[in-house]
Amino acid sequence: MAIIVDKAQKRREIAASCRELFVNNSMKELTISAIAKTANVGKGTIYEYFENKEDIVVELVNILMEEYNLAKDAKISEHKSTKEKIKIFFAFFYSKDGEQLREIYKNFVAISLTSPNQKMTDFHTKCSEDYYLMVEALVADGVRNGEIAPLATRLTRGLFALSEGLFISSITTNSAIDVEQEINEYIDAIFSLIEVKK
Amino acid sequence: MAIIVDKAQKRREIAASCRELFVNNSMKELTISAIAKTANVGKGTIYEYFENKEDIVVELVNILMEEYNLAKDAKISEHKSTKEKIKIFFAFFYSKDGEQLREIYKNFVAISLTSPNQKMTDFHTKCSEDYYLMVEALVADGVRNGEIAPLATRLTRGLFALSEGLFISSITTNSAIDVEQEINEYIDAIFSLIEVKK
Amino acid sequence: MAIIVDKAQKRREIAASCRELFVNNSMKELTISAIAKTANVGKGTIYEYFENKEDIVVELVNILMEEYNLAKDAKISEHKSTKEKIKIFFAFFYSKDGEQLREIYKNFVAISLTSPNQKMTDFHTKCSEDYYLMVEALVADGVRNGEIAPLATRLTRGLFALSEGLFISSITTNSAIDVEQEINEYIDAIFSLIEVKK
Amino acid sequence: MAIIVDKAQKRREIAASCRELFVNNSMKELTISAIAKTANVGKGTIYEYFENKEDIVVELVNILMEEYNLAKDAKISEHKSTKEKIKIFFAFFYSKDGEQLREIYKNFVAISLTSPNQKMTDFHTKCSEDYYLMVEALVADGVRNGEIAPLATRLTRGLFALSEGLFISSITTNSAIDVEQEINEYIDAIFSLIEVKK
DNA sequence: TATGAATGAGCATTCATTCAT
DNA sequence: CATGAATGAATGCTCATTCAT
Repeated sequence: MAIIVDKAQKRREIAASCRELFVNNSMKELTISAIAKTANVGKGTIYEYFENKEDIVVELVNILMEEYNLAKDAKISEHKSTKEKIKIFFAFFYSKDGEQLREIYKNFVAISLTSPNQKMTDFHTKCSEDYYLMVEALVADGVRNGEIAPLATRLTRGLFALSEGLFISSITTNSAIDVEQEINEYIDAIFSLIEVKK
Repeated sequence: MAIIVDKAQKRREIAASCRELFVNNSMKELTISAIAKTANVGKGTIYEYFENKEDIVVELVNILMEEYNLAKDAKISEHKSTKEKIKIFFAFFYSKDGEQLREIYKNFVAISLTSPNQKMTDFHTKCSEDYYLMVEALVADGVRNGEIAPLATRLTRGLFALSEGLFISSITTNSAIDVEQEINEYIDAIFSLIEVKK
Repeated sequence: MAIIVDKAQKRREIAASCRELFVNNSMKELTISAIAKTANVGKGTIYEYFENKEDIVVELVNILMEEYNLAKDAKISEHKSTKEKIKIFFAFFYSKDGEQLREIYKNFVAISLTSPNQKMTDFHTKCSEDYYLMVEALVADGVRNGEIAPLATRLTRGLFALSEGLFISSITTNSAIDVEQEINEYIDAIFSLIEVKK
Repeated sequence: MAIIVDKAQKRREIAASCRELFVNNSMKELTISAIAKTANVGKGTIYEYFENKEDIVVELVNILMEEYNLAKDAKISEHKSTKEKIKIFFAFFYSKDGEQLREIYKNFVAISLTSPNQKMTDFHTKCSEDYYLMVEALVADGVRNGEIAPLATRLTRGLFALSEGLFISSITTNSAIDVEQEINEYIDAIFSLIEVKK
């Protein structure tokens, strides 16, 4: 009998081995040949585990996001106040720990805009929703703890979109905005409005 | 001098004649051949007036943005309250009048992410800044009129980024968000905080 | 010995299980993977029983031809006159019963023209000869019975080639010839010349 | 102003320059690179004049057929009797003069069977019809001249199909049939039946 | 005997760009 | 100024076949 490999596992391995490659290069600089070489497999093998070049990014985003979330959650749990937690939630993306994910995410958005396909869009939607739920939970906690006014829940979606907008801005323009600081200031401003004064 | 004016004029004409083409197709689907044919000029002529395909988008964004701003400003001036003005400022993009600009902007961001070049980034930066100044002026007016609290100025940048974020979200995910409504709700929420109660 | 029988048997089984697949698809559309899946064996197993993709067609033509000949002979034996028998001999190919064989034969000829190899050519020759002998026998019977003039034997080869020609024509051109009718008419014409008037 | 080339003329030239190449190689042995090199043009240029590899064969069949018909008609006009003319009509294909056309026609049929597309089928139909009309005219002449019986017209189509059938047979089997002789014998046999005895 | 994971040669086609006229 | 004929680099992807288990 032939060997039966864990498809999902190998898929993950191949993607992981190309991590640096994808983080440092734009999609169109990367050839399948280079990818296969980096992953130490044949070109054909790539297509046994991925539908196409774009599909590798999906796996890679998964991997990086998982790592990122672990690091982010760890950092968040170091803090007590909702305000701090929210600040970290958004600003962590711009820290050293968010670097690789940020680069990949850039490719990710580019693909979504250039060759929108169902699978990609669905995956993107899923990521967004998961992410949104996390902010929502943070805000809800803050309200429950009496730290912030109930009205804040109505600002959650905006906070979330804002984060994406700042990211896009930061990579498409050369305005020297310090995104991290920008976020902090914005949250301070918002909190000065929604914070329950004790 | 006359020749230079003609150059600019012809550049504008060529871009304008391809408006539908660019609005309805992704950059990837458009060939120089098709563009030249639509513009009724030779392929070589395109290169007399544009550096490359991307450059045509720059001209086109200019044209569409000019039109868009005229329409938007007209609409804004129909309203009195700062809140309404701001609402229109952001929501107008999702109206019928913003449709073409929206489509082009998508290509625009895609190019910025895929093949970032100085000219493009500079142009993008310029657009963003102009746009930001407009919101800022609206907010400043509101503060001056005593409609909104001074603190609001600290929320301007966020409002602005939020708009871009919602746009990117709306085109990369399939969540059925009604961006226009989302914006209105967010502004209502913010205003309930910053509005000066009379 | 037993093993050899098994080999032949399994070869037959694999080919037979792919009957629909080969009948409904052109050689070019069929992958070994798809074939193996349909046959419910591993890809490697295919190569245990067949030299290559083309070889499967050989087995399949064998199977279909066997069936076809049984049906054809049954039909022929329903008739008495040589003329009728010959008509059926050629026209039966275009009946419902000849459908699958016709489709496969198309692939068969295509392979013979595209990648002529000895085995294929030999097999094709064998098929043709067997077939030719059948017409010859029919004609000889007719002569012996005094139904047709001895000269008719000189037309046998032509009748035979004609049939192949009509088939090729019918599949490579879009002339709406009704091959069956064409054959019948031709045989009628020939018979009006060679038939022994009683 | 740029040069305007005669597209049809250049198309013809490119195809003509690859004549040997296509005659001596099967479609799948030929790469576009090799074709372009032989034609002394760039690979891209091929696609300015041809839709695809198969399309070159169409042009080539046209060229070879034109030449062939000229030679054939010349040969036919050397003879007086209808019988001789018809013999030449069919047998000439197997003479030295028909050699190249025969080789190309093999590719042609192969393409028609392997990747049937409208353009190819239409072209094939057109060729067949033209050819059929020629035989028909020969037969009609013979009848008009009182050389052959009117009934012969009912054998025309058969004669025609027979020719194609013999060709296919001759290239797909290794039976040592001398097609030329076969045709001559068949026509002799037929004529002994339809010839008007004087 | 059976398998299916791994492979990599091989190729048509596209299209931005150039430049002779 | 304008053009469009010519170009060829560049690349994703397929799939028959092999062979370790």
